[in-house]
Amino acid sequence: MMSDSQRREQLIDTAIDLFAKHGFHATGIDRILAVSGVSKKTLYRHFRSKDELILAALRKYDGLFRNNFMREVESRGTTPKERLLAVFDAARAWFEDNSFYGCVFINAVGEFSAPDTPIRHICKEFKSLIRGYIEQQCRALGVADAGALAEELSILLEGATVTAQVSQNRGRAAEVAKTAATVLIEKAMSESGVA
Amino acid sequence: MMSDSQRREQLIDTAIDLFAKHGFHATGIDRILAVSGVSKKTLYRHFRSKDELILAALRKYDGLFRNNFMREVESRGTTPKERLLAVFDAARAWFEDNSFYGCVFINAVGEFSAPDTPIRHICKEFKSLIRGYIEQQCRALGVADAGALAEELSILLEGATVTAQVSQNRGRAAEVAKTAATVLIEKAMSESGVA
DNA sequence: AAGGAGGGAAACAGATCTGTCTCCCTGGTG
DNA sequence: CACCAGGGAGACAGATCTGTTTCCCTCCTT
Repeated sequence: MMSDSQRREQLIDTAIDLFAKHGFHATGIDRILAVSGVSKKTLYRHFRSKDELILAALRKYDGLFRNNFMREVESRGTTPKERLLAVFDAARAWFEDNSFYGCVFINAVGEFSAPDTPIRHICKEFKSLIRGYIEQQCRALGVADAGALAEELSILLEGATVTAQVSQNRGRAAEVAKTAATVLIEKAMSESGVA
Repeated sequence: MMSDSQRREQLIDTAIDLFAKHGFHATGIDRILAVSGVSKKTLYRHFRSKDELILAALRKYDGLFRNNFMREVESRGTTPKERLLAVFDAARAWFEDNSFYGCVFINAVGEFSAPDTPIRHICKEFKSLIRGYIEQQCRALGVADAGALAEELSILLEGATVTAQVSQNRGRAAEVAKTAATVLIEKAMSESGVA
């Protein structure tokens, strides 16, 4: 038997999957219900509206993705420099997964253009937290302006994500971004007198 | 009085504007008609379906944008290196325009996930043509691997575009990407023995 | 075993979407 | 001036969307 909270999670998991695959407006409530096997009544007991389900799905995905991404990065490298480069190896693994349909937050911003809405806020925060994680590694690296390097590497990561999604040559996008990242990291290190 | 072809252009212009602003699925035919002042009958005389209007709009925008972008770049710099950096100045001007709602092709890919469709093909081609233009400047620069540098710079441009859209700190995204581009360009030049 | 709470299936309401068709008016032509 | 082609306005059909409500079955408790 399924408990109420299990049904809730099932809804959210199904929703984020379909939203990522087909988009937000194109994914109807009925489809989420059919795939998740949850009834409409239960959905509207847990969420006031489709928008609230979208919010809950983005929030859960935010936590899961960042957690998993950081674990992937840290399992692939131990020193700060290794980890900064491992960001792009982890990205590559993400891009090459069958369930990759681009960054769901970027896609969300494309569909919900009104600024200062909760959805936009979550997307912005997600990007900000990823950048914060990269900045943390940059600080550990000991470069003079960790914030600036982190911004550059974040932009490379975003660019690789979009390029992987659009061009369909996914491994290549990650590879190129990693090469560029190497140059930027080493430049910052040599300028800061870091080994 | 409006001629038939003028009405067609009016439709396409209105459509791409609304699609960019609100997304594709969220923009109804009726809204495009109300804003453009064209009748439904005329729309369906020119286009078999909404999808065909989307295609026509993306195609026209593709041509207009690239043409305008190249003109902007070339008016801001004369040497190849200046022009490669001017790419990010032109991008900044684009980001800071009021009608900037992210790259409409990136947004389109987010809403139309099925691969090998005409819409996806146009998006892919747009990105490929932009990269081709950058590669052309890289070749003029005389670096050894113009293709590789162009790929790196394209990814920076994509990343800046997405970051400008999501973070809302638009000038900054272009600035950071330009800084990173400078490093990558100079590294490629010094490695190739170019002045 | 009886009763009651709760969730699934699905009908339903009302809005909105795409695409077609009809009616009417206007503007150009003989 | 008479006529007619063509486009605008919008009714209409049929599908689909969100969100509510009803009905019934199942399972848990006493």
